[in-house]
Amino acid sequence: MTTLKDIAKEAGVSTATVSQVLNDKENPFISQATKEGILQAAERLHYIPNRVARDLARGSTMVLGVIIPRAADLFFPEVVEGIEEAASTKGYDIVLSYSAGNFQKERKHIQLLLERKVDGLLVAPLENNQNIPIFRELLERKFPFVFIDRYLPEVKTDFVVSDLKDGACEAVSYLIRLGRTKIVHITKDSNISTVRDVLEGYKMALMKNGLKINQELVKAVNSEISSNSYEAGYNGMKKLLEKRVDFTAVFCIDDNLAVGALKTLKEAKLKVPQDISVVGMDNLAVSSYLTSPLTSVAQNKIQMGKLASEILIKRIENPENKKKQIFLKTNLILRESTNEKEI
Amino acid sequence: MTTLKDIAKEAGVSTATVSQVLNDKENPFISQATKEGILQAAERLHYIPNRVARDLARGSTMVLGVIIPRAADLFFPEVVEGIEEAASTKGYDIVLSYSAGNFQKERKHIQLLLERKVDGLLVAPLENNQNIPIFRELLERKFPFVFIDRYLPEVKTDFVVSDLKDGACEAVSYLIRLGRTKIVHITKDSNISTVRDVLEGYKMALMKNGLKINQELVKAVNSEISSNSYEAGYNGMKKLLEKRVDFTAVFCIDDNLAVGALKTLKEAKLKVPQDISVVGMDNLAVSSYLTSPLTSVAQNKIQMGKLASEILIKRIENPENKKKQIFLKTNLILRESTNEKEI
DNA sequence: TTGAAAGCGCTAACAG
DNA sequence: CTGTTAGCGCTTTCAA
Repeated sequence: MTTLKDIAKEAGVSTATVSQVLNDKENPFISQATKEGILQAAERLHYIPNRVARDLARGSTMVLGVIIPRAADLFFPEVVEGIEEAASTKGYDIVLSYSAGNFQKERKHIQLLLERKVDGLLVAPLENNQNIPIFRELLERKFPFVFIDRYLPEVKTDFVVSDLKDGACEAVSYLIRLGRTKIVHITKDSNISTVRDVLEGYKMALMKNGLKINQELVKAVNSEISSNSYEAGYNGMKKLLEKRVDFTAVFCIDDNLAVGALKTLKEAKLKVPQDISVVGMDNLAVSSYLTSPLTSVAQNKIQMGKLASEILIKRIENPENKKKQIFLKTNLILRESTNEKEI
Repeated sequence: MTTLKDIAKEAGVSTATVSQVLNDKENPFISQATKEGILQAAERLHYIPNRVARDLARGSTMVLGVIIPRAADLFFPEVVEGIEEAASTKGYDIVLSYSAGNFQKERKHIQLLLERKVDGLLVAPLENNQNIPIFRELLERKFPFVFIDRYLPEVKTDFVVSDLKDGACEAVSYLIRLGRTKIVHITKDSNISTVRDVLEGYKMALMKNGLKINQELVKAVNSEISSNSYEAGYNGMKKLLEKRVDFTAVFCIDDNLAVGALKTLKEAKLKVPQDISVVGMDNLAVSSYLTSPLTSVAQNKIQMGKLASEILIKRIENPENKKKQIFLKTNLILRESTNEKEI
């Protein structure tokens, strides 16, 4: 293993000079000759800088930790893309961890990332409240962290989420304008902010339009991380049909549930959108390639990641900034699953 | 920030003793009393160990670096799950990076992970050859790394991949048994091992069954990472129809392409499976929830990750082991997109 | 049973 | 313009 010392010896200078040159410092006016000598020596000896040593000496890692609930997913990774993009332009690397729907893992990863001395944390917290004390402790210690996609009202930190209340309200209002007033809402049995906000938006749209809220129309399916969303949507819809619930539209909290629901409807020989209109949320890429391309509430995932990253970095650089809580506008994408012309 | 020294002072012992206790060493018979004193002091002072310092002192990080082509994907993350599972049981953490279809990023991430002093690397290499010298250098320096999902024949290292040749051959043979002899193969314009192996399997099945290989039936679509696979499959199939290519079955190199192809077929009013049988590879969760549930060649992704992880760790512990090159059996899952009864 | 001390590789004053 | 030096926080041998 070549170290700075080796290069210093090889180039006949001190390690300090080598360090300066290799880090491309501005001020020190080191002669072009020694500079080149050092660079060449480094090249010749196949030098690989040791970040572990550098980080220890500097007392900072220039790394952001990111914790999201799952890997095999089409939503969060896109947010992470945005995070990475913004982070790297500011010179930060990111380290990714998965809480896998398990609050012990969430805690473990927070702990690990702190031990690794990341400069800040981006977290999509689990629906499980159990780590609230942990987050509060971070807050007290003024350790910078930002929530993404969902927030915990009990933890007053920065966050960047979609304005799902508004998005849901828009989607449901659109269904009502199509004349579909008996709207099922397929959601998850969870109390995370996204679920609450969407439900609120759904109710708000009904109320605004003078419609009653019928609890029978709200179907909450299993939201465990390990569960298959498609299957959950499929089974949820099946139960509604078995109960002979009367409805003309379905509003799902995510596109995956909607895919499952569509399958049940098809098996029941119900036509989409002629008999039933269907709307999802997330606007996943696959949604437009379904047999009934899915109308969906699009979220700007890349933007969410970018903003969150930027806010975190600002907080790292200036811990006393005012907390920022951002709700990003969504965008209703119309496709055949609600196409009014085909009714 | 509390350090070992603070705890030592608080507990009235030396840092060496604190280190021993906190690392739960076996041998040193430290008195129960001092042990507890130390543990309590650590607790009281909210001690968080500094891994950066520990790693530097130890000269090893117990971290495996993982590089996969993309995040927003349903294949690789599952492999990563397997990797993580096996790694964590051996006490290793993993750090995940994405090459994003860009060989410069691939190189940059290899470099970064080396600087971070990971103990080994798991890589799904890009189709781009440009980093072969880098991998060869790793090989020369005896730095442990294992390829996953795909391999570079030019780089003689360990790898764990699916036996796609065999899997493809089985799938195509099955189509032939169904009486579908004019089989289109939708694949990618890439020379990565997976693409080559599947094509070979396709050809092998045709030859075994005395059928001619018709280049007109092999359609290679854009494989750029940034491209939308669904769209690529959709457009690829469209071109085949426009050219009036005569076929009765479609064998796609992945399920995403198959979803796009299914959409084109539907728009052309071709019935699946009555007119055209369709087979994909990967067996993604969504495949069974499509309007025409997709027959697919399943790969054991979790197992792939686990095995790769285990092999890497063995190599780290024993660099001189013989290289292992593993081809995992695949599994043909039959669904309606080829259901013979409906023909 | 425990402590002193050297050192992991690099950085950053400060001195010259 | 360049070198000396004192750490960063932790581990680990060796001695007591």
